[in-house]
Amino acid sequence: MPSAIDVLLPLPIGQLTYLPPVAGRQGTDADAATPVPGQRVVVPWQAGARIGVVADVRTVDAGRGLELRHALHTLEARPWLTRAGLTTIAHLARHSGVPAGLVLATLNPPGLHQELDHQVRLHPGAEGYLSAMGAALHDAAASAGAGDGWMPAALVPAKGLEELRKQGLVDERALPVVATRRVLVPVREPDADLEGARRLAQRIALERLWEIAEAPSAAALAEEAEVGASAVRALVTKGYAEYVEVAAEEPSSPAPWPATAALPSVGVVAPVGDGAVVGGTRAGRLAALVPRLREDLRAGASVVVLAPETALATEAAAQLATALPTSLLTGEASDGARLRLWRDLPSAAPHVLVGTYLALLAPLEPLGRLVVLEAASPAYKLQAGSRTLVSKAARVTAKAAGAPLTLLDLAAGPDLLARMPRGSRVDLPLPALRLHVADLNGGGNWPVHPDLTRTLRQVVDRDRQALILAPRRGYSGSLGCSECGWQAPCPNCDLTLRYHRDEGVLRCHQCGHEERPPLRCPACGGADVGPVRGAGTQWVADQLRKSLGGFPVYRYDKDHRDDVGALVAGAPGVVVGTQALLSLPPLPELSLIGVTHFDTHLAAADFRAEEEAARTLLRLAELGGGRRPLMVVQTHSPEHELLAALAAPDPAAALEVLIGKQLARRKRFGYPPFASLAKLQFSARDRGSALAAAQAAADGLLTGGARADEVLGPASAPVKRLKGRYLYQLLLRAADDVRLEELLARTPQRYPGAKLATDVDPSDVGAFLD
DNA sequence: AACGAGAGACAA
DNA sequence: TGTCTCTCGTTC
Repeated sequence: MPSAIDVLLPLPIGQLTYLPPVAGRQGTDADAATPVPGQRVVVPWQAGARIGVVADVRTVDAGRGLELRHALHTLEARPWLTRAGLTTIAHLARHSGVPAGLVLATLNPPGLHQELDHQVRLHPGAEGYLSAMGAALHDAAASAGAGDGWMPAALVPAKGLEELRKQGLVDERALPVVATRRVLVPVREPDADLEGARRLAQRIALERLWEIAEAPSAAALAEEAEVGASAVRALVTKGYAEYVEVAAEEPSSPAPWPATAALPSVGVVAPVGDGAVVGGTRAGRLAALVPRLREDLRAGASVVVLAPETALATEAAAQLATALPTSLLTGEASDGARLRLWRDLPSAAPHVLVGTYLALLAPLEPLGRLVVLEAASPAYKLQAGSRTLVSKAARVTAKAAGAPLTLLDLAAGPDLLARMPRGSRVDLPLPALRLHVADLNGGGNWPVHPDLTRTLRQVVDRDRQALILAPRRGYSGSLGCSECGWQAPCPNCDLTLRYHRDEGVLRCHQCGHEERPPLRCPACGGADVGPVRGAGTQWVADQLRKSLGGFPVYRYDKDHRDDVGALVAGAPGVVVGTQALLSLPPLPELSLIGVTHFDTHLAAADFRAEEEAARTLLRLAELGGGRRPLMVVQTHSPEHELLAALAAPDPAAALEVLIGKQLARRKRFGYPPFASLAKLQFSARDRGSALAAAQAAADGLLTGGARADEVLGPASAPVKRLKGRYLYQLLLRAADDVRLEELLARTPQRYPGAKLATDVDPSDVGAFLD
């Protein structure tokens, strides 16, 4: 029984089976021992080669062994992913109904997309068996000139390589291209030819070069030795020095920001086993974690701390670095830096790795703890690829690694309450909000209510800072006609175009389509075409610039990020932005927070909308640092129970009552955490195919054993058409994850003319359904 | 994701 | 009849 390896490639396919590498076929004495799970291997793939990860090592029967191809070689002796990492990938693939390779590609560990230098040669002794293609290759190799027969694989036609591989007549090697840099190195000692005053400069330069061993360039050496550039050039011409290519060291990953503020003392410590720290402030929760992490490190284990986004990871790393050895892994680091960090992790002394989802598979063993910051943050839901819910995936990884899981969050939300065992929760006091509700009913002064204007005037008078949250970027939600009600539609999507007045364009925020605003209404010819619907950041900022005199007004959203460094340093000003504001560091002089349209947050198309809205306000309040800024919330529903709870003297207690009610509703309607949901989204260029696919899937599931209440739909998606494709969806609602996996496993993946995208734990389910 | 095979669309 | 585009299925 030949042994074989199952390999995961970062592609949307399942694992593929290869035979282990054969010794001697790479023209090197590379280690030919059977690879171990987690190790990186290079495998033949289509006409080339790719880097993958060994998922499993097993035996196959002899017949199968004859059909399989050999992997080319392993890349390093140590595993690139841990057992816990491999288990996580396999679990997520099963649980999400997507191929394991897609999970790997989405979690994107470094080192799987390195460029390969793929070379081939005829296997020594194969000449006697050559077909026409082999003979052509033989001739090509001879004319390519390299004496050892190796030639770039790109010179061989794809068909030919395939044929030669089948016949076993070709040797291959494909190693990552090593980044090099050109340096000037000394070759000969100064000799009699460099004697004399005229050669003094050359002699000085050469002696200096011997001292420093290498110089990055001729100009750099000239400067270093304080001689002219021509003297250095002469050394090269005369053969005293020459340029050589040397391997360039990968850049090291960026150090976390230098932390200025020490963590506050909060007098509590995070639980030893699975548990949570809620309430207080971001820094306060981290402070409660530090003593626990210190113990984990002392016991010889490392810790992974996950953050929902880069800015929070960076901030947390900077704060933790004041107390513990800390490294940082986010998408901001270059490929080279991530590669070096990953390579160094297995041999690093116990430390804390802070990162975004990119850190989930980090090869740290033993893993002493997995920490999830802002555990209920919607940013943990990845929107592309395997659409993994990272906070949930962290549970899988922690379990697989045998490490306790610690959740940190600003309040105990429904999921945390339902999952964390009683007694494992540490509560920090939630500071009371200074909340003022500005009633938008009765109109007037849109989009900035007089109450907000008045308090902003005080900010200006006292040279303080204010922060205004608007529900969208751009100028307005739409451009429309006041006479007939027409609104500019997107030609590709079932949406209106957003109006960006400063660029003079209408733009679709989904597909990117742009057009010029019409001068007259295309429907009725009316001349009164202007901004309609919700005010965006541009509108609010324009309004404030008019009403606040010369007071600095900044904008901060995905389109337009003003440099707010001055505000972070404490200078007076107002910043208007979207949710992007939440990734700012605390502003030291923040005395006012405005929310222009709270109703938009409450009306989000998801059953978690209220919880999210509360979370947004609490996170905004945290941007005040130690201060308690006044919060002015503009809304059409000033009596909303959420606002009352947040304004209560003990907001934590009041919120817990609301969350308790939420949980009861979720239980009654069969929503998470009392059920597991998946959204099956069908898209097609024509409406009929999309609907037919959704209907076929629903029928298939129902006849295949799904209960009627487990399959909801088909229904048109909330946005009926996106990027030129019609969307229909099914919602699967199963009793638990295991049942959901069963249903997903029975769902056909192919439909004529339509594509299926599976989204487990979707984040936009809509309001409660019956 | 990336590739090749096959099906239709259009010009000559 | 060629060639260009699009859809579909496979990748070990």
